[in-house]
Amino acid sequence: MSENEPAKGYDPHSVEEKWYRTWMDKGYFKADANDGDQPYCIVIPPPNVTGQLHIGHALDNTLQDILIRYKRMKGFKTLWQCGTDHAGIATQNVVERQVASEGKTRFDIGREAFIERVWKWRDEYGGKIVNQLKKLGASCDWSRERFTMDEGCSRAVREVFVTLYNEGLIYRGQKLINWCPRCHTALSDIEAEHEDITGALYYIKYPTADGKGHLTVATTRPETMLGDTAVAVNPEDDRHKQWVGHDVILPLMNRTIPVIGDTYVDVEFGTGALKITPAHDPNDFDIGQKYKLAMIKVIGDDGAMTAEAGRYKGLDRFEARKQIVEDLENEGLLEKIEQHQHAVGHCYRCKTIVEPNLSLQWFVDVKPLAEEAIKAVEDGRTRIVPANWSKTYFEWMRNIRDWCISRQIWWGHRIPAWYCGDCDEIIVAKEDPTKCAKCGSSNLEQDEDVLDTWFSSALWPFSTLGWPDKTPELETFYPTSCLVTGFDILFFWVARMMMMGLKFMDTVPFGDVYIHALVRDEHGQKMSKSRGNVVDPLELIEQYGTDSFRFTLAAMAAQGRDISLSEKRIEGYRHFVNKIWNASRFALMNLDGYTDGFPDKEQLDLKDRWILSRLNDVAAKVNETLDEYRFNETAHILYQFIWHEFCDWYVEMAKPQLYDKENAERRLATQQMLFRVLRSIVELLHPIMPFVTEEIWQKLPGTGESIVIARMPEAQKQELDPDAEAQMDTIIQVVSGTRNVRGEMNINPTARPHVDILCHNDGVADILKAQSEMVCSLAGLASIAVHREFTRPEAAATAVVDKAEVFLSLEGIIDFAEEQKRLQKEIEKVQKDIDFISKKLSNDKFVNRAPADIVQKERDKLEGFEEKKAKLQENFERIGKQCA
RNA sequence: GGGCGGUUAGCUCAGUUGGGAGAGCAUCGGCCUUACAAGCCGAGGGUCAUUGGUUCGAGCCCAGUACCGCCCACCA
Repeated sequence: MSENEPAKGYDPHSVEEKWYRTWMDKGYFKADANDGDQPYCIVIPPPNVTGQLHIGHALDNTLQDILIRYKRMKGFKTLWQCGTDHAGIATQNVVERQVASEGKTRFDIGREAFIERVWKWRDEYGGKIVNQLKKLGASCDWSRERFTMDEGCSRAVREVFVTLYNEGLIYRGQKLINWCPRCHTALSDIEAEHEDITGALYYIKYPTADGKGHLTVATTRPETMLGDTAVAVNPEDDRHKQWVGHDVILPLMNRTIPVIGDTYVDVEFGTGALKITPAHDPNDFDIGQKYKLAMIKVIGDDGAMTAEAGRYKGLDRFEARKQIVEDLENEGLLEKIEQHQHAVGHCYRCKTIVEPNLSLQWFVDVKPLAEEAIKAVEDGRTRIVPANWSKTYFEWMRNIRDWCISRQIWWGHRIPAWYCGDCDEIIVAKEDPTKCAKCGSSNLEQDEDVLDTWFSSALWPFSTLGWPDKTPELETFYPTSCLVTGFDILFFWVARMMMMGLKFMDTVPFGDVYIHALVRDEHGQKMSKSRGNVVDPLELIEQYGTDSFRFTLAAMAAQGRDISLSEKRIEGYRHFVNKIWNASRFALMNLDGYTDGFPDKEQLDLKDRWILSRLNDVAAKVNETLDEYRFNETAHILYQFIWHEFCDWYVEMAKPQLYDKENAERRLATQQMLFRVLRSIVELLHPIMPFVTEEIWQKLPGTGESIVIARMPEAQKQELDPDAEAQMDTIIQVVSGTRNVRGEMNINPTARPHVDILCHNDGVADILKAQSEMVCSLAGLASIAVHREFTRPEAAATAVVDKAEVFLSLEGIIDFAEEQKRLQKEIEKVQKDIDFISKKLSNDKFVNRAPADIVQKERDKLEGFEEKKAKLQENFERIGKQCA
C-alpha cells in the first residue's frame, strides 16, 4: 500500500466542513467590482429570516451555485449577492407566538418594544438558514450579505415610495381588499389563495315593500346580507324587471332597500336576483359606486360582526351565519339551501378564510409599470426560460390590478407618510418631517402601517447593489445576469422586480430568468406537513453527503417538469461519488515514478487518443448544456462519461501498462494521461459536486491552489479524433462479443482461454493485432490470434461482430446444444433487422423520396446484417454437426 | 370559464433540428479479478395514453378524445 492511498470509501462530512472553511478563509467567493473581467451576477431569492432550508431552497440554490461556480471557473468576475428577507407577516407571527407563550399580546408590549424583540429574535435565530445554505456548499459572497430591513434597503424603499407617490402612482384610498382577520391585516390579491370548497347557496326571500310579493336572492355568505343596500336584477329579465325602481325590505334588519336594474346580473345564475353588499364584495362594491349606494360594514377587522349588524353584533362571522340562517328559517324567509362549489380566498400565511373588506389602504397603480415589463419580455431584453412561462407572465401582467401595499402589522418598513393633526395635509417624504408643510404644525403622526414585504423584495436586484447611490457594484453588476427561482413566486417577486427595475434603473433587472420546477415526493405528490411526506434536505445531506444530493437535484432538473425525488436516486448518485473517489484512489496508488508533464502526440496510443477525444466532446457538451440551463443533461453526460467510458474502459485499459514497470516510457505516458483526464473530470464536475472534486483535485499532482478558482475545461477541437473513436469501437465490440459468449455460456470467469479472430478487413486486423494485449486483458484471455484467412474450428463458440468473427475454443468447456440455442437466438434477432430494412428498401417511395444518404445508410446496414446472418448461419450448422 | 404541463421498461424519469427507443433503481444469472461488493461481467423487460392527420418515415409535427396535475378568474 502506498502512502498516497486515500481512504477506501469517501467520507463526505469532514471533507465538506474542511473545504468550506478554507474557501471562506481564502475569500474565493468575494466579488471585486474593480476587477477587469466580464461580470456575472445572480441575486439570491432572499429566504425568509424565519426560514428553514427546505427542499425547494435546496434545488434553487444548488442550481444557482452550479451557475456561479461554473462562471467563476470560466473567468468571469462573479457575484452571488445573498441575503435574507424580513418576511413581515411570517416573522411577526413567530414573535407574536413567543410573546403569547408569556401570556401577552403585542399590544400589551407596545410597538417599539415589540419591534425590538423582533430584531432580537432575528439576531439570535435569523442566521439559521444562512448556515444551512453553507452546508449546501453555496458560494455566495457572504461579505455582502444583506437584509431587506437593513439601512440601505430601507433607504431604497423610501426613495421608491416617495417617487411613485409624487408621480401619482402610489395613492391612498377606500377600497375593497382581502382582509385576514387572524393576521389582522390587509393582503394583496395574490396573497389570497383561492381554494375550491363545497359550501352552500342560500336562497333568501326579500319581501317587497308593498307587501305584495318577494324577490328571492341567492348567496353563499348570508351574514353579509346585514350590510345589503340594494338588490339587483337584470333589466332584461322578464321575471324580475317589474321590480326595478321599487323597494324591498331587508329581512332581519327591516331596512328598506331599492331594487336596481343592471346588466351585470347573470340571468342564469341562482334566481337572477342579486343582493348587493358594497362593503363586503368586490363586484357589489363596483355596483355600489355606480349607483352611489351606502356602504355598510357589518364584519369587523377581528372577524366579528360590528355594531352595524344590530343584534348580531359581536358574533363571529361564521357564528353569525348559522344564527342568521336559523332566524330566517324561523321567519319563513329561507326558501332552500343548495350545495354549492365555489372558490374561497385563504390567507397565504395562515390559511384563514379572508374577508373582502372595505378599508382605507395604500395602493400602487401598477398598470403603467406593467406595460414596460411586458415589452421587455416581448422584445427579449429579459428571456424567460423555459419560454412557456412567459405566457403566464404576460397573462398576469396584462390583467394586473392595483397592488395593495399597506399592512396593518408592525414588522416591516413603516409607510413614510405623516398626517397633520391640525390640517388635512399628508406629507410623504424621504426624511422624517418635523412640521407640516402646509400649516407648519408640528402635530404630525406617521402612518401606523408598514409596507408589503414584497415591496422591498421588488427592489432587491438594485437595492442590494447600493442604489440609490451610484456605486461601482451597481455600475458593474446591474443588470444582473440570471435569476433562478420557482414559478410559485413569478408574480409575487419576478414580475414586480421587472416593473421596479425598469422604472428606477431604466433597465431590466436580469437578462435571463430561469424558472425551475417544484420538488415533489417520490410518487409525485406535493410535499406537505399534512401528508407527512416532507423530506428535510439537511437530513439527506447528513445521510448521503452534499455532493450526491446536489448531483441528484441537478440530474433531475429537466426543464418544465416537476421533480419526483426518491432517496433511491440519491443513493445511486452517492455510489457515483464513491466511484469517482475510487478511480482517483486508483490513479494515486499508481503515482510512483510519475513526473509532471504531458506526453507528446507521438507517445499517445489508441486508448489515449480515444479518451482525449471523448473528454473534449464531453467538455463541449458540459459547457453547452450549462449555458442553456439544461442541468440534467450536464449531469447525465458526466455520469455516463466518467463511469462508463473513463472507469469501465480507460482505467481498465491503463492497468496493464501501469503494472508493467519494465516499459517506463509507456507507463509514464499513461500516468500523465490518467492524471490529465482525471483532473479535467473533477474540474468539469466541480460546479455540481464542489466538495469531493476539491478533495481529489488537491491530491492530484501539479494542480494548484484551489479548484474553485481553477479553469473550466473547454473543448479543444484539435483533440477530437474520429479515427481513434472508430477504432476503439471495434475493440469494444470484440471485447463485448467475447464477454457476451463467456457470460451466456457460463464459462468460468477465472479461465484464460485462447481466442481466434477472423477478420477480412486489413485495417481492422492490424488494429486488433496491435491492441491484442489490451484485448486480452479486457476480455480475460490468455492470447488472441488474428487471421485474415482461417478455417473455422469445429468446436468453438462464436461471437459475430462488425467486421470480425471471434472463436472461443470449447474443448470440454461447454454444451454444444446450448451454444446452438444461443446462435439460433442471435439469428432470429438479425433476421428481424433484415426484414425491417428490406421492407423499407423495397418501398419505392422511400427509395425515391428519402435523402440519398439515408437510403445509402440503410443499404449499408442491410449488407452488414446479411453478412452477420451468413456467418451466424455457418457457425450454427458447424455446431449442429458437433451435436450430432 | 381561461391558460399551462403530464401520460415512454415493474418504479422514478431522460429523449431540441422526425431516420429502427435510453438511464438510474428493481429483477434474473455469474464473479471477493490486486481502485471501488457503495463493486465487476452478462441477461431479460416497452403496439412511447387513445383516435385520426401530415410525411417515404412520427415518442417527436398537427387536430380531436380520455385520465392526472398545476396556475389564473369578481357568476353571487
